[in-house]
Amino acid sequence: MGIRERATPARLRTLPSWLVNQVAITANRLTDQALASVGSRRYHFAMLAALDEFGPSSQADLGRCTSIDRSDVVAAIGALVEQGYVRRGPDPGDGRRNIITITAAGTRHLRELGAVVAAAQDELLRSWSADERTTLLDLLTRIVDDRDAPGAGPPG
Amino acid sequence: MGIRERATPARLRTLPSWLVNQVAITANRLTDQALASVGSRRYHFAMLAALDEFGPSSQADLGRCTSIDRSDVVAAIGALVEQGYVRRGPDPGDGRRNIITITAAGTRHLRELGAVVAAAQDELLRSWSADERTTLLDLLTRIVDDRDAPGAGPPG
DNA sequence: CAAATATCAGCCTCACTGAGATAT
DNA sequence: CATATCTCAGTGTGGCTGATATTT
Repeated sequence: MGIRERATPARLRTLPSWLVNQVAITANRLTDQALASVGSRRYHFAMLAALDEFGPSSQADLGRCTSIDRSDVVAAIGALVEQGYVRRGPDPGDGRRNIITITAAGTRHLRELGAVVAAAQDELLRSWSADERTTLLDLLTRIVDDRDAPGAGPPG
Repeated sequence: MGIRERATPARLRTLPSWLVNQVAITANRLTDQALASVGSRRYHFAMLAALDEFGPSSQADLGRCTSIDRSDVVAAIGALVEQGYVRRGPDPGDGRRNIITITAAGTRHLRELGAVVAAAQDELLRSWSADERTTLLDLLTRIVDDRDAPGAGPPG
């Protein structure tokens, strides 16, 4: 009946893990749509961003710095190679490694991705002040940094 | 080489959607493990929490208030019925609806789930003060509330 | 030998879509 | 008729596991 819309149960509404997951769902939907509109994906954006910032890298390093699984790095780099956004070559100094290098087309593409992703952030945080955004980023960053900080393991 | 560990690219590190997603991954992992240790899942917890707070409900209402898809509600309720944590019966006043009711066993189970989920939150936010947790909850709640607020649609 | 890399094949769950049957 | 509910079948992808071959 016309009881408006039923609210979220308090047990969920006040649960950090539930809240952050709901926000992540919304944020991912926005960024996925934005990236899809220019034919890309989150993993691809992460790879290109890392290569642009750090220069040529092994796939293992790319996976570590983006928290993307080795197996998913293989697939993402494979797609980016096919699209001409990165090159994959052997590491002359270490036969186990591939060296991945971003191409000029890749750099251009990254700029495009950066723009649409930024627009998605603005949609997520519309009506937020710069200060508020900074506060949010700081808090989230702290959790992320805590993740692999000393004392992270279960205290036996 | 011993260059410690490579940092996260700045383009990701400062991106709200990336940060919130990383936090959600960690949070979900913690709560999923906690719930799995007592034979449950996030969707099941959400259903039981809603039924406990709001009383007998239709599946459609359960889906709406927990943001769980109608199709996933069917599966979750089906599992909970089999486990004896809820009952499913017809709505005498509306032949389209099922009325889902939590059982005594379900209420007991929910208490157990609440405890392990709370422990997972503490692990996620270990070393956070009550004030800091409140600030985080407030900010996240604001985004969640904004989601289906007036003006949410694309400003054509 | 142990450890690291790249690759492949596959799994599971979550979030979601589409369609159908039934009832209002 | 349009709308709402429940159900089923199926999709896609993200995150992850395990195994293998190769190299250090």
